[in-house]
Amino acid sequence: MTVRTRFAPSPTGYMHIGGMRTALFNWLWARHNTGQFVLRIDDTDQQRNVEEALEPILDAFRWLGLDWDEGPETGGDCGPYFQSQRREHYDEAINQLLDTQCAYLDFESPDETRQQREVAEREKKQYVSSRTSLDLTINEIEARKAAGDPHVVRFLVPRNRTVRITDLVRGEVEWDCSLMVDPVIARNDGSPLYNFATVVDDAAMSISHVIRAEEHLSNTPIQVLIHEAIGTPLPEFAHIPFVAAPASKRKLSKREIGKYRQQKEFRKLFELGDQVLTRIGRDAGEDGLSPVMVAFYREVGFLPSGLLNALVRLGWSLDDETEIFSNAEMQQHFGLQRVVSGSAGLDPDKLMSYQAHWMSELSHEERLHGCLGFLKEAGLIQPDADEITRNRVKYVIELAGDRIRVFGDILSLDEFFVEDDDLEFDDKNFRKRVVTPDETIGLLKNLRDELADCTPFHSAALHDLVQEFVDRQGIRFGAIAAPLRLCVTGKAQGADLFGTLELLGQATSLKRIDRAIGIAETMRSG
RNA sequence: GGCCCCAUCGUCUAGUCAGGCCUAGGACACUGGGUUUUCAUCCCAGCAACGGGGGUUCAAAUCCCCCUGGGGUCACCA
Repeated sequence: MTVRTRFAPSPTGYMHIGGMRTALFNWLWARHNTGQFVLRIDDTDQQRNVEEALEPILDAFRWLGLDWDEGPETGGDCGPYFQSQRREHYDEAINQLLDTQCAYLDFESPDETRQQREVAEREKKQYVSSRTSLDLTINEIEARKAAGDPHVVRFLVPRNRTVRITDLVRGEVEWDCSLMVDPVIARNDGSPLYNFATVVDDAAMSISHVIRAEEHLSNTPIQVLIHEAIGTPLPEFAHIPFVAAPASKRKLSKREIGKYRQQKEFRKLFELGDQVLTRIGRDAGEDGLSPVMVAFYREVGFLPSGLLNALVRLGWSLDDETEIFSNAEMQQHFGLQRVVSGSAGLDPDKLMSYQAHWMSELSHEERLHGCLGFLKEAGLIQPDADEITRNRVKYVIELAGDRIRVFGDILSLDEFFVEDDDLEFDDKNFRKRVVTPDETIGLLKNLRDELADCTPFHSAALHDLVQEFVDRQGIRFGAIAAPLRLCVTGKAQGADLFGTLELLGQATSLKRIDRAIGIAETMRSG
């Protein structure tokens, strides 16, 4: 049997990271079995602009390299792949269900239904559908239809039985049908509802494995019943754990980002995002990009391989030690048998470590390419960067080494790209290391003059020079290294100090030291 | 509340199906040490878990029952 999996997003305007993990598992299972992965758009409820709301979702798939064999843009034999365009399939199935008395027209108003529900709740009784419309004669039904009475189509749940499935990750799960409400499968205008459309389409598209998040488990008995009523073969089900918020068991939700921002485990990711996004003029925060969305990671400069590695390990493992998976390795090894059943919290720390690993695997050229994009976006270099600029960036990247975990990190090395007079100083550290100590400005002045005589202005020579200076003055190395760093970069931390000086060049270094001394003196006298 | 799912270090997990190889393994984080006379890496070491109670058994993290806890879901949304 050909393995065919699907992911069926509704066009919401963004791609949720948890949904992406579900999509990944589907894609992996299809690829592992040399089957097909189908993308189907669940837009039965759409009032919004589908095309516009779909684009970010497709972008996420393209960025991560999850290609779909059938779906929007690529087409396929089971199309169309938009549910809004598959009405005839649903109509046909509804008529079949009506003909076989597996479904019925319900003329009860939503208000009546709601009231019954409330009454049952108050009396602590299980609510089940009243089925009053079942008592209508054929003539009465025709008359009400002719009169234009609003009605829906409900699936008639067979109450005297149970539904049992063998879930590929959860094992045997069973439901008592007498407790189930007859689900609405079509609205008054004939448009289908999710639970129903999904079944029709999964069958029509020969989906062999329905791999979806655990929150759909409770939809499953209805879908099984509908499959049986229509007479289509049952797919295998695999309900994977949902992606939880860091250090929690709760479903990761876009609505909670305000809370997440305050959370210890999550904060670092938000801060990384803020740092990068504000510099490239993107909106971060509640309405903008956030770590629940795939786009966030792309915009901040994560690697697809880093994100993918983190996602694949969220609820799945190969063995007791393998952590790093390339795309090819995932495809080779992924299996539904080793999906865990407990919820899996996103771990920002671990994500960063996967990311750092895959960043370190990149060639110089690839790293340069990624960083260049961010520098341009931030306006730190010209869009048409010349060879000299590119070379400079290359050196900066080399100097920065492992400090660049995501491409956006290059923006924190802005000291190499700003004009000398535009360099901003980290106020707190500048005061602490340069302004406050009484002897520092004097030391800097002396060192500055020695630096002015240093030729060639190379890292090793500079190191020797400072070392001799430190010995002669009888001070700690850090007593001059830290202030010097502050003067030329504005920061307390950064790449190798002497490499930094060399790259900045003699003229710039001296100019910045002079400027810093001037500012420090003003601060002391003020 | 009904129904359903879940339960091992702070986190992601291995071990559970086929009970003994588990004084519970790995990774991330954290802590300490070494390397880097600056920063980041890197190396080594350490910390740290079977939710509770009953069974079954020579033997239980592993099988059974109960409890507790956590979560999901209960739409003319998807």
